[in-house]
Amino acid sequence: MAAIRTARQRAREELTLEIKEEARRQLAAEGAQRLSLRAVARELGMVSSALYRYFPSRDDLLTALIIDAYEAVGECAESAVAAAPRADSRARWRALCNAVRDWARAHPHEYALVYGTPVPGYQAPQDTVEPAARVALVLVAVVRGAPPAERPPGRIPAGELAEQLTGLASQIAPELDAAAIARALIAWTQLFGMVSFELFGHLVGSADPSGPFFEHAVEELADYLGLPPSP
Amino acid sequence: MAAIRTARQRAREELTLEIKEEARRQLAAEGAQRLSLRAVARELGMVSSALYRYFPSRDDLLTALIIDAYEAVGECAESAVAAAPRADSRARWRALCNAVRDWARAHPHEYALVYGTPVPGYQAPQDTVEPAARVALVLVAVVRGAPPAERPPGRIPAGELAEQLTGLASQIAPELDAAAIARALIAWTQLFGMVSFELFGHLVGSADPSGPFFEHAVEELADYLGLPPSP
DNA sequence: GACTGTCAAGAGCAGTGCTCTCGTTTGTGT
DNA sequence: ACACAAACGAGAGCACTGCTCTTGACAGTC
Repeated sequence: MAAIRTARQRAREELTLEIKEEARRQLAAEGAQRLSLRAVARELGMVSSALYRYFPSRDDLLTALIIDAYEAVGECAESAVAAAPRADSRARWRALCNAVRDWARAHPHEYALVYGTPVPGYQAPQDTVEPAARVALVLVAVVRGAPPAERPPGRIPAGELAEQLTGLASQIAPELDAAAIARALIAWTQLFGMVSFELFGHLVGSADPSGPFFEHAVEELADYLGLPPSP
Repeated sequence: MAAIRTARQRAREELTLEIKEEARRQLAAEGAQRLSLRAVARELGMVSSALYRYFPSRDDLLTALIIDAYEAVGECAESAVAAAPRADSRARWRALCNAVRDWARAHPHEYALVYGTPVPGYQAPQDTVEPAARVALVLVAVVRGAPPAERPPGRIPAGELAEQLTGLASQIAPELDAAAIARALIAWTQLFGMVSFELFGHLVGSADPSGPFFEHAVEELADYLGLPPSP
């Protein structure tokens, strides 16, 4: 029965999309803080109460936008990596980092919505964890695609951390050891740490403009990840 | 005339402090989003319009809280580093990292206010840049206090980045070269990237709990900074 | 053709940031 | 000692918010 869509269902789906579209427009223009249900309704020629047929609350609308943003940055990263030469892990890593940074700079409010202060209550709904993992999985894929370094850099995780990371590896990348996973996590947090600092203005006055510093750090991280130099 | 304080001035200063205190209480309890001028006034037995004699707008109150938060985490980092053995750079670095992380975990909403999505307009007022630099200066102090590594790790910044960083070095740490400044910047963004990811829930399901991963990363960063092993 | 569930609309509630006005208090210069 | 000006708290009020409830109209189904 999922195949046939009555006129009602079609109208509902279209309106849901339109609401998200207009909300995203306001989000991009003014930020999540100033996103107003009433303004969205007004712009769509509706009345505010009508929106509640489609999103039970403002937070649910924001959650929908969060999911879309995760998907957008994830897809952006995926296609950027896919466009890079398959054999050149370092180029793939560069492509990933630049994709994330460029997307963030192009959609600062959406980035802030996702990687900034969590806005609803204090914990993310379950629906967001899968799309949220997308970029991280791209990063893991890049690491997996690299030839194993003869002498892996860095320390070997031990104790509780080693257990955590081997457990994590068994889920997402069985052939990687705990040390590789740890390096990937460090690269991941470093990447988003830099992008967040740049977008949120913490690099003003130090690494400003941030492009050269970002490039340098990306290369350092590639070294740290054991990615071979580009041919 | 600055020495004598009339009763009026004293009352004003005290009330300003009380307002900030109550606002910080609400901030800690509910987050910046839900901080309400009216609620603060209500709790203080005032009327909302009276608050505007002390803070011209809600954003100005938040800015005051932001400055206080920067000072708090900065002082926390300073005293932690000061308490570590002077000759052990690695221990000082560990102390700094743990101080930042512990403070963030103890004051999540204040941390989010400062290192999360910027809330007012889009740019930080000028008054916040000096207190904001405090933690970074502690980090630089730790790096300066370390004996120079015989073979400094990492790449040498070149081009525009080298210019930026030597300029920056001449302002805050003349004896450091561009490579050392670059490493410090990377460590800085990495530190706050990890803390932000932990606090904002991005490590749930990967490095969770985050303590062991954080410790490991701190040690890796110490290696990267060229800090000698603890005696 | 009657019935049921969905829909947009409108009124309304409690709350917000902020402005303006109104007496009152407080400090200061004459 | 008096008068003037600045600062103050209180209150009313504006425009706005998220959200709820009710009402009447329409579409899809039996």
